[in-house]
Amino acid sequence: MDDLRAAPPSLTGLTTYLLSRTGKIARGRLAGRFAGRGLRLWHHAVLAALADFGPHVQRDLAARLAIDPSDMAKIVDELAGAGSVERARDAADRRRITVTLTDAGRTLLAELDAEAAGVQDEVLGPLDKGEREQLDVLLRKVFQGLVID
Amino acid sequence: MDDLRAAPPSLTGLTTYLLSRTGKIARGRLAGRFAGRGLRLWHHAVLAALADFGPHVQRDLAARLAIDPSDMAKIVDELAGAGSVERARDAADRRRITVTLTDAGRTLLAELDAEAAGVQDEVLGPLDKGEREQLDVLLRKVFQGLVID
DNA sequence: CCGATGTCAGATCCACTGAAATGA
DNA sequence: CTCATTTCAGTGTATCTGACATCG
Repeated sequence: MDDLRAAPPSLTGLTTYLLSRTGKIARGRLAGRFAGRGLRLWHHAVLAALADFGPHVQRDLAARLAIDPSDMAKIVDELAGAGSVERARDAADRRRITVTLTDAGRTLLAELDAEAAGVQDEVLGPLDKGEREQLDVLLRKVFQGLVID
Repeated sequence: MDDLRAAPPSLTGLTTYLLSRTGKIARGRLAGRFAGRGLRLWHHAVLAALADFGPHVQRDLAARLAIDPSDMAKIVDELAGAGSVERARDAADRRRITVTLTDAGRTLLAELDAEAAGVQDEVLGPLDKGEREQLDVLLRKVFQGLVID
């Protein structure tokens, strides 16, 4: 029986195709949850970067997340509007703006992290604990190889 | 030393984040190669579907690849313009258009498949043969779980 | 109902402005 | 000290894509 909805085997036979498809679905599901809060994935990434590394000059934040500085300006503006981050002029160099996570931002981040964990549970549902660990190790190797060059 | 370009650990700690990132990079690299030929990923997918399952009514092609039927019209139009596929009215139901792979299309597909294999080799470079097999098995499980519901 | 065309929103990218620092 | 250059945040725009909606 030829299921009319089955994807082409010559594509699903490629590991990288599976990687792309599953990655896109995972990202899409999380984006959907965030959209209910009026947020996008970048908002989460910015909050996470601030929590992990402390306050950033806005430009460094853009460099770290590999996003265009002009787009970062919008993201930070939205987060500041929601009270999740604070912007402050650098006294020494008045061109620079330092972005800091607020307590409200930390609370929001915890909620977004919980959403991300929820999606991860959904997506990795078919795998048992040992398999999830295997997958994580393998993907981390691949990721390391990709971000270096 | 705090590398200013390092991604936030609380993100890279998520398996689904690695999945998204690596998948996006893999897709981007292949798209880059195809772009040199004036093609996009959908062109490859359509050719693969025709090669794997034989001629399709255009609508079924759209359903199989989970793409909007209106978008499929453009893709098929471009492939037909390049001589990679042929469109023919169905004799029984003259509303339907059957899309068939041409010999030229088969040749093109072989080249695109080779590009895809090349990218896969790049991306999975850090993994040995056994690890690639493991990754493939795990991703296939995850993918199965996602496309069912 | 099917294929084709057009429209709309989102994301990414690029060019530019004005302010502020830097260095010859 | 002055002037040219560079760097920063922010605005606006061009382009591409995917999703939808309308027409024939």
